[in-house]
Amino acid sequence: MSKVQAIRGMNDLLPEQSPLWQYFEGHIQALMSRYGYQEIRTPVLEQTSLFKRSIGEVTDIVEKEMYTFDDRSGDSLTLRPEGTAAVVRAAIENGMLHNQTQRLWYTGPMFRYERPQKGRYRQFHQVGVEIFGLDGPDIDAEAILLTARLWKQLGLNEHVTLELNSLGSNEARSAYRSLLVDYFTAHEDQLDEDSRRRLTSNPLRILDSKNPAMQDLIEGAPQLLEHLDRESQDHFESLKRLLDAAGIAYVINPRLVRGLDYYNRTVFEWTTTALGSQGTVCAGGRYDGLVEQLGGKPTRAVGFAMGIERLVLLLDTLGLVPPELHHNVDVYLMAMSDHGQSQALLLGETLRDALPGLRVQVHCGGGSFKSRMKKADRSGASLALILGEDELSEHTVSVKYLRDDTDQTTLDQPSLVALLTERFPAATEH
RNA sequence: GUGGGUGUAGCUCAGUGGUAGAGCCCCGGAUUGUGGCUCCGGUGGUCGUGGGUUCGAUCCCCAUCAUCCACCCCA
Repeated sequence: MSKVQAIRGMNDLLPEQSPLWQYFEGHIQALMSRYGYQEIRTPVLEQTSLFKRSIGEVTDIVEKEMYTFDDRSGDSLTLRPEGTAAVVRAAIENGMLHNQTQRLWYTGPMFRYERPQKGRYRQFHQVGVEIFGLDGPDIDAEAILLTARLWKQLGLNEHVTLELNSLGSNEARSAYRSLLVDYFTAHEDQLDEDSRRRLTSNPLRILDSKNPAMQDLIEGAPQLLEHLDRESQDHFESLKRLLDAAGIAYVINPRLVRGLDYYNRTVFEWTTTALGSQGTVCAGGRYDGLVEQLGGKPTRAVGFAMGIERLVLLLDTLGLVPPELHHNVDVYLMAMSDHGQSQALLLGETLRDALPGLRVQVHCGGGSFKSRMKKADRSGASLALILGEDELSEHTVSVKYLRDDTDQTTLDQPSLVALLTERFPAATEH
């Protein structure tokens, strides 16, 4: 006997949580629109080769975390493990990068075959931004300002820290990489097992090791920021000045490297200490070489992605969820007996016609009067509208105030609409 | 892939080698047409699954699955 159950690491979003997601997504849509960014939607499935070429053959994501399978014609497809590759593909394919700039955003599910833990799931959701055709630090700053505004709107600004670094040009990064490999190879006996593996896969990652035994060795390693090319240095300095001017606080983290191969120059992360070990809530940077690498004309690009699960969890943990999100009903409308049910349904429709924004729940399913009242209370509604025998014969409705001491009144329909209009002014518009 | 914790009612959790408990939720009543507070009653469990030890296992042992946390990696 096997129970039906969801796939490991893939979660249902339950009604209790969905208002919070809608709240977050609503902020995102409005924010993107205010910065003039346009939404792009791409399929969840792509050719496997797209991710191999962009993320990097030897990264963990490509080597062991992708959901890859052959379709019925034998093509290798992969559920997207991140958003950037697909957006770049779509932008090239649809001719969006010919002498134009693009400021794009997307949201949707991503898939990685990892062990689930707090803030990390096999299907997770990201909101991302990808900007094409702009080379200067000003656009890097804008991307960061946009995220900073979001934190402020959500009340998170006191709880997240901006970490900043520069990886340099692709050439400088690669030169530094060999320097680092030389250094750590010379001290290979002091490397732990993970880092010995990283030596070939992602040597920059060794700098980020959490192993205390290796901290001295890491301290002595060549510094990335001292090996930047001149142009990247200037770019980085300008970015810092722009952030200073905008009053955005940041911490330079020379050990900050991104896991994906395509990053260069500016990289940044917003982190929190409130979520346990999965503290990165938003991360991104420049990927000036990726478009060309995927067959487009050389096009500078910068972008970032944030994890919705982590941000929603953070809002929840910090008690930043507006309490009104939990109320989804304004008025609860009930007949007192099955006899009046038809009238109750009709009155519900009348009210929705008159007040498009009013959230009306009509009692269904019978039950004693006591239980109907109880459901009215539990619905969170502030008013109960009651249709009993007297009301039905007199064509009136009784209004009972569930959350304050106002006396119950009995009204005709026009007066009821007037009362509701006054009490729920926002409800006159959808 | 590695390590540790946890699986008992819809939810949060007690519990004992001898046939299963509380609180919340839900339903009904005290209160013929009035919720919240209180009181009373009721519904609801193959104790994750499979095997082993035992006269007897929800409890002990093994395996397995799920879940949580951490490592790795990442949003």
